[in-house]
Amino acid sequence: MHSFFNRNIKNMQKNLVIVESPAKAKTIEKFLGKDFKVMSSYGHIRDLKTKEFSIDIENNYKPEYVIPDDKKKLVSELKAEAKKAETVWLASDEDREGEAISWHLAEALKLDPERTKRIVFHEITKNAILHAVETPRNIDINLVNAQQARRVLDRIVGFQLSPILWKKVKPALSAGRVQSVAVRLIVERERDIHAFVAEASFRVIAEFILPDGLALLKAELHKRLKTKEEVYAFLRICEKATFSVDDISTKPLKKSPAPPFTTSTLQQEAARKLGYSVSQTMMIAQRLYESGFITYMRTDSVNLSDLALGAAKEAILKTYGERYYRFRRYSTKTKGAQEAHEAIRPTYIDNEAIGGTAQEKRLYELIRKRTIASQMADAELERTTILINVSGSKEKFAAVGEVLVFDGFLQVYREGTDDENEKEQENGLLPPVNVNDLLKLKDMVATERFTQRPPRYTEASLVRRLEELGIGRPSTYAPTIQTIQNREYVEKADKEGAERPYTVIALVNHKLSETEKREITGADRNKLTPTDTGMVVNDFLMTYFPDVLDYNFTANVEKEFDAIAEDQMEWTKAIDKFYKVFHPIVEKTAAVKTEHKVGERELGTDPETGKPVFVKIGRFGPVAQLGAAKVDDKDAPKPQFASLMKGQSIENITLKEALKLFDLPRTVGESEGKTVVAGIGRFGPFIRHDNKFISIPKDKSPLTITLDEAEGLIAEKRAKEAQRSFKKFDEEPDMEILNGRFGPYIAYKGSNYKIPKTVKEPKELTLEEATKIINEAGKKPAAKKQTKKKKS
DNA sequence: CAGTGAGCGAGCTTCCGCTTGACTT
Repeated sequence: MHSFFNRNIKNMQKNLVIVESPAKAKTIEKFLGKDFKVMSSYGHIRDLKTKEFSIDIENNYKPEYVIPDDKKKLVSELKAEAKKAETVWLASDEDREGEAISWHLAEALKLDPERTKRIVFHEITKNAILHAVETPRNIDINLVNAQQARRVLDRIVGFQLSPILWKKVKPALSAGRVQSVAVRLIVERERDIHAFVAEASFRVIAEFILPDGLALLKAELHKRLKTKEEVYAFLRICEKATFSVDDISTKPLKKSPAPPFTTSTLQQEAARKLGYSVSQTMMIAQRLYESGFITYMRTDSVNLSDLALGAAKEAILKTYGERYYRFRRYSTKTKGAQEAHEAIRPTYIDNEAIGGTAQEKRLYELIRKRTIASQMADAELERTTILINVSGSKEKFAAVGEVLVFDGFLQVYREGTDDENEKEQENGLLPPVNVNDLLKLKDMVATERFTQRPPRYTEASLVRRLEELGIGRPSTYAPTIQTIQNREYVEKADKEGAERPYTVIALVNHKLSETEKREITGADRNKLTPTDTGMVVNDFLMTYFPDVLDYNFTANVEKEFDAIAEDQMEWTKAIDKFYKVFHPIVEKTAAVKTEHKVGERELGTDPETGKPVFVKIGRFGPVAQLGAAKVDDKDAPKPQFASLMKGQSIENITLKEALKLFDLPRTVGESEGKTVVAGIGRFGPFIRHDNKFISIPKDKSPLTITLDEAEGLIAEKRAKEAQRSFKKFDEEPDMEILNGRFGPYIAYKGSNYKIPKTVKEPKELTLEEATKIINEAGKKPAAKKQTKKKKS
């Protein structure tokens, strides 16, 4: 059938196929047979220089591409193999980046166009690959140009905005098309939260006794009451009212399964259901992919291959029966989706359980269930609503019950929710009643409820928002979240809630009573919160570069990239159009001279010294400054500085709070004849005693810590130190067995040696055994010593 | 690891998207 592949069996490696990932290379090599050698490019092999701008503006934005050092060896290997091969098949992904990878390969390996073919396949099956090989094409230079435009635009934005921040705000900051919008989302959400005013209303719930005198029916007033007065007025009517069934209606409801996983939805569900962080999910998925258990994990496609659809159908029919199966094809609606891959699914859907770590098993199970459910029938429900009249009032109560008539896909999988209020209010079956039945009121309770402030973003919900806006790609969601935290624009923070009183008014046995209860509101754990730096940088960029920070900026430039890909626009023209507007603003902004630093705020005057007090972003973060810098007068006293404490913000710190910071470092007292000092250092609040530093825990402040508390911390630290040491050797004082962050290890003459897992009781290691471990470790390339800053 | 910062100046920092190792004291 494919005689083509059977030719030249004796000549080895007539063909070289280059794909992007080694796992993929391994799989397709099996399908192609001996005439084909399959190698991997490991992603891009060329890029702009990392430390230079690398775009020649004068020369029509010519990019200067280089092969990164860590790719040089690989590229020379590829080159050598390409030279030997009769035909080189470039088989990178079909999207913009994939096309560019093929083009860079062709250029860097200096491939002969006559002997080079570009192929793509949409699924890794023998047929698909053989079909691809039979229908090769050339490199699509328009698509490549669209990628070059994308690359050059990102470099221009990133490398021209960041230096302005170094100058105006703080060194080593960064800005970019994706990360700056991510920060903006978080900053604006935080401001929305602070501006939010909760509105109160009363929710009225009544419990009725049915005519049989036994069954209870719980119903809620169809609207909320605004004020206490309204509640009292209504409850007084109810006190004397009769209640009757007004109407009973049932209507069928359907629920459909969620589509198969993309990178973004996998990250969201793994966070909701398994509690994994975005990067954790990606690491686990990578291992599943490399082990051959799932398809590629960086994708924006919800599409399943015909093969997978067939396998899912078979699995559903076999396990659940025909009624549970429904063929579904999903289409991707995300802006800017490129669909180079399939959705994330098990490679073999029959594979119910896999080997591996517990985490891998759980993620695999999640992926498998989601995939199967996506091809299953709708769940069918029946919702019954009973309306109840109140004599003397036009208001009605409603009791709602939902009954699952057919579980369908819910048998396998139910999608998680981010809404913490929506706690699966299970309205079960309602008791049987008839219209006009009279109901007896058991009790009625009006509870004051408040509107909810907008939620802070989690990593996963931020990814979802970015994807909705078409900003970022599956391969960058996790790194972007890392970057904005590394720059200290945002942090995962816990917020303590505040106590809020609320009123409950009850009508029981014809008696009205009012009680005040308390609840905690606004508490948050592990949510993305902007730092002062993040807010100052965001405000600065919003002032001078609103176009780049616009939520539609990416979507707009994507339209241009599409036009380039369709040969309707030259990529350099598109870049020129942007640059002609953007660069002058860069120049102008860099030249703006301001009396005060960006984001600086004057709080007032220190009543003791009469000096002004400022807060701003200093070289090391948020800082308070006492006294203005006198540039002209060299003899003038220098201003004093004090870092803000965690939890304080330059946005809202008061003069009084700021002045207190200058009390640090402060002498707490004397212990064992040595002074105890409290302060704030590079790593947060600390106390120092006998030249040893001890961190102050969150619940205490260096401003108020007492000598007693400090002595407690010192004792605690000593106890911990003692625990850290498992064993010391009298014969060899240089050797010690310690318990460290990564488990027990041997410290010997400045080096550390890991104790193999085979040792069950590290505490009982003998000197001989320990020496043996050290000697064996010495044979391998020696573990690097931690580079420590030398004190001079 | 730790009380940092306006004296001066050189040299450094930075983007987004493809992909995995080599590291783990």
